[in-house]
Amino acid sequence: MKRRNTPAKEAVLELLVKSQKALSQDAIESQIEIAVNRATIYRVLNSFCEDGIAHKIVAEDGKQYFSICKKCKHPEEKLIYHYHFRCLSCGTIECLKTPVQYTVPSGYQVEHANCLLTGTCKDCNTNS
Amino acid sequence: MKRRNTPAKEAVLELLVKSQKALSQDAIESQIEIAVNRATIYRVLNSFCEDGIAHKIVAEDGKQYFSICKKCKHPEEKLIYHYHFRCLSCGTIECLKTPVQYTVPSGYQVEHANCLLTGTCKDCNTNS
DNA sequence: TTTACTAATGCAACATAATCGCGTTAATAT
DNA sequence: ATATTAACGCGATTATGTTGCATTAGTAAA
Ligand SMILES: [Mn+2]
Ligand SMILES: [Mn+2]
Ligand SMILES: [Zn+2]
Ligand SMILES: [Zn+2]
Repeated sequence: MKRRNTPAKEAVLELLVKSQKALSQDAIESQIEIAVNRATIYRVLNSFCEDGIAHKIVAEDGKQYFSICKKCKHPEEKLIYHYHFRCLSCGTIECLKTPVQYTVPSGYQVEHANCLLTGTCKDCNTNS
Repeated sequence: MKRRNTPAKEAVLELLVKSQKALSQDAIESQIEIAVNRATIYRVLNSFCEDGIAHKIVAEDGKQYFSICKKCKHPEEKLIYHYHFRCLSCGTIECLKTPVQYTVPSGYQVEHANCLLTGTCKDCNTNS
């Protein structure tokens, strides 16, 4: 029931906070200080998502990426979805501040949005 | 170089047109009239995407879905991205007419957009 | 119609991502 | 110190998608 603090959780969280971008399981496993099993990393990340500490992004490569939730929630507990950006050059996946806006046909109810833009980021455009 | 007409292509295309929604490889394989190998289905679908006959959507389940391109292109050859909707109840993935609109920070260049909304569709909401 | 060229196919192997069962370990509260 | 059970590592498993290669068959030219 109640969550326990573990070295694995601390290390994953620290990495997510430090890197300031969305990370995949294998990126975490290779960058993390301590040795953490693959299954454990997934379990930790999913628990973060359940607890609203992180959110999951699915990219066109079919992989899951996880990013720290900073200002994901509006003051009134209302979730604000934002665009994500994947750079084809450096591979970085980052959260944009751009809010996701849409209208759906009447009768439709939206519960979640996963919006990913792909292209080249600022850094990669200026350094070329 | 030049494409050839084959039974597999015709059958897959017919299915995509008829179903009026985005289909995954396994859905196609189980619904198609003739027997077509899995690898062939993927090759056919990818060739359709290359030729602008279909487009690919990656859903949160990490799977690829393919849908016929109807009005995907603007008169001036400019691609218009639209939202897609995945119903959690019936599983249907459909193309919405809602255009994808966004602004990115200066220096960023967008080449592609994959935007998926998840929730419950009209049919599933009224029938419950 | 026959022939030549090669796109397209089936099949098996491969690669990768993610999950799951299970026995063990260790965080937390009593 | 002890009990409880969340969390863990490990291996197996599932699923998705791609690739190499020998064979088949669509297309156009002879
Ligand atoms: Mn984000
Ligand atoms: Mn579409
Ligand atoms: Zn970049
Ligand atoms: Zn539905």
